[in-house]
Amino acid sequence: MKLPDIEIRTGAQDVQRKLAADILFGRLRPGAKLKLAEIGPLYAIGMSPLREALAGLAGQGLVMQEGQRGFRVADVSLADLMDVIAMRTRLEVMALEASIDCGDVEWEARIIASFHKLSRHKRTQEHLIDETWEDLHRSFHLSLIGACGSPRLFTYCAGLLSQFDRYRRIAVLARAQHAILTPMDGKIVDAALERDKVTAALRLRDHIAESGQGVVEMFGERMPRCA
Amino acid sequence: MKLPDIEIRTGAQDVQRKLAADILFGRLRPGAKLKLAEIGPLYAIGMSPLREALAGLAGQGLVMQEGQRGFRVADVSLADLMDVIAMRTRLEVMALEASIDCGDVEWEARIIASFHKLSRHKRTQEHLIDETWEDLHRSFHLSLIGACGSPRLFTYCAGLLSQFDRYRRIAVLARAQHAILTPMDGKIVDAALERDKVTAALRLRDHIAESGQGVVEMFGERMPRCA
DNA sequence: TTTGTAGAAAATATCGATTTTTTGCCGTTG
DNA sequence: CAACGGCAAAAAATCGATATTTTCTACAAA
Repeated sequence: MKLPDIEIRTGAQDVQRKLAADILFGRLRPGAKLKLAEIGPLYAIGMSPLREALAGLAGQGLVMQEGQRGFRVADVSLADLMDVIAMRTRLEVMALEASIDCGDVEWEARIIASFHKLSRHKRTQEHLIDETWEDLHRSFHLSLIGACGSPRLFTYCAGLLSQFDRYRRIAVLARAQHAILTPMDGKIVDAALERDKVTAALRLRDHIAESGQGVVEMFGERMPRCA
Repeated sequence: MKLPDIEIRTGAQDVQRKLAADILFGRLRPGAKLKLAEIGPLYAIGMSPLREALAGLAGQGLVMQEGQRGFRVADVSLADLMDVIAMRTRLEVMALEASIDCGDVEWEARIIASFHKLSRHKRTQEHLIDETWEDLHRSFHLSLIGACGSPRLFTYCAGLLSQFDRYRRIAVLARAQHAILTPMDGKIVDAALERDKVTAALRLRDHIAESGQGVVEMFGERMPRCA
């Protein structure tokens, strides 16, 4: 009898996840130097697995590695943010259209389920960032494109969403003020479930443009400065 | 006075490049186990930097890491190949169109230059894979999309091209027979330089479809088996 | 024959220490 | 005063050894 088969990870992989989360949630400042001797003890791990984790993140573009000068958190810039928004629009719309073409009832069910959970969640105003909401919101967006048929397209979209959300969180933390959310998600759901490709694409495009504009403005006003 | 500023790399980064090349050129069999104790001495490097290199490649998707079971060369499959071709078509055409919109004279010059070098190169029939031609061919394709305006789109295209070329080389090595090349590149250049977006897109699409079809057929016939 | 298990062997993952390189500082020089 | 070295401190990168986990094999039991 085989045991539950819980995914076994290595220490380096654990740390890699934690570091990725810390970067994506703005807990590590963009451009910050990642001194091995400092953060090693912080994450309770030795040099070798720590470097391994950082190399992995470098491969994903979340950290930069410079010659013999160690690692830094990936930089942010207005130009890069606009690139993220532009590519996210192109690819996420493409993936939504493909999903509307190919999606089955499972796809529909997952959209409805994740949208329901997102709708029912009460955002706490206590912290600037509500991690549960972040998860639900991400899951919802990914559910929309979950039937696009291309693993790569899905992965690209997931990565772009991560990066966009990183910018949003950084902007929110920098201004110490909640983002204005445009809850037009429901309209996208309706169009998607009705298989109205044109309308759904239009609404998703608008949604990304609108939220993108909000982050661009917040980001432009004040350059990020977070712990 | 500053010195030439030759990019300084770390040992792990060097090995990472070599490993990437060995994977992309089919010198490492897809799915092959990468035993640390074996390949460490092979690349003349210790455990820690070797693991670091492998973790970086895992981040890029060139190797897979399984729990506590080490690293393997990324697998290949017909489904994955088709995904590569589909996404390559979508994104490379998109990038070409954007380049035609935004490209300046520098862009034109680089296309002409790289196409010239590619045209003049005599393929050696000695080895199945002519590494110089591979480089020139890649440079040419990248030059076409070099003015697309989006660093990410360019990076995605470059990665997809790498993966497609990997499949082509693996198929060629498996059949021990040169690929049939469709030299329609010149027609794409003409259309691009004339800023004829529709024609250029059409021709690029055809070119990718045609070469893709060739690799699919070769790949389908015989599953890869290379050193 | 299949199943299960214990132990040995092999391979992976991690730690601690050493080596190498960069960085910061300070006096010197043109 | 700026530029240039050279020293010392700090940080990065690597090595070698150890600890941990998996894999393999043999053998016993159902």
